[in-house]
Amino acid sequence: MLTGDIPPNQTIYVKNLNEKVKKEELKRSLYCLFSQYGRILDVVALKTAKLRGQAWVVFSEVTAASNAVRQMQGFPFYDKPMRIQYAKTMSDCITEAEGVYDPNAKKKKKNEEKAERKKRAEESQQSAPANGKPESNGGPTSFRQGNQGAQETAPPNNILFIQNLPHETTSMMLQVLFQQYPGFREVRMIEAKPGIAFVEFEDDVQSSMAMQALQGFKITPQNPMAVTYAKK
DNA sequence: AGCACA
Repeated sequence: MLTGDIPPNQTIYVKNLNEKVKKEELKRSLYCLFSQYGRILDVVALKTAKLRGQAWVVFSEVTAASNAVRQMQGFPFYDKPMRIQYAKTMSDCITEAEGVYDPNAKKKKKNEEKAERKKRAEESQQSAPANGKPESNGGPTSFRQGNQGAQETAPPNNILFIQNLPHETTSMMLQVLFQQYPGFREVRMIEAKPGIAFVEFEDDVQSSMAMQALQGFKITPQNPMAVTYAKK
């Protein structure tokens, strides 16, 4: 259908990316943007003549990839609308993890490659979000895991909806947290409804980055905040 | 437009 008749895959293929963005920044931003849909195992981007402007994002679940394909379709990213499909083939990091049941062709060079890759993975801890362990905190993230199986994911919005706040949270406290991210506009709370808040950014990209950064942030140890896009 | 794993 819209995906170009490619069957679902836990890896998505993203094209029409802005080619001026440096590779490591691109990978980090893609990681931030897409990790709202589930756990990301790897992000692959090459800047060769054939492959610039494209990237692969590998999810741990096909359902996460499906949500991402639908919800982020056409998302304006570095001033260009993303075009997203399922990847045509499985990512190496998946086939390796599942144990390759294709013992013929690639087997011979597979082993040497694997050794090299492993070596490089260890010495290049610096930047890439490759091992499910991106650049940032390593803190909260993942209570949305429970939400993952369900098909429903709100489409991107410049306004974020925050839940599970301790009742003593003030808008000033939230402002301090959220204003460190570019594009911050304002926090809105409703006196009659404790525990929730709305935080507005200038656009969807900026709200998405803040969402990823503060997802699960704990104002108190009992209250990891749940950040989603507000309903339109 | 372009489907890889440097």
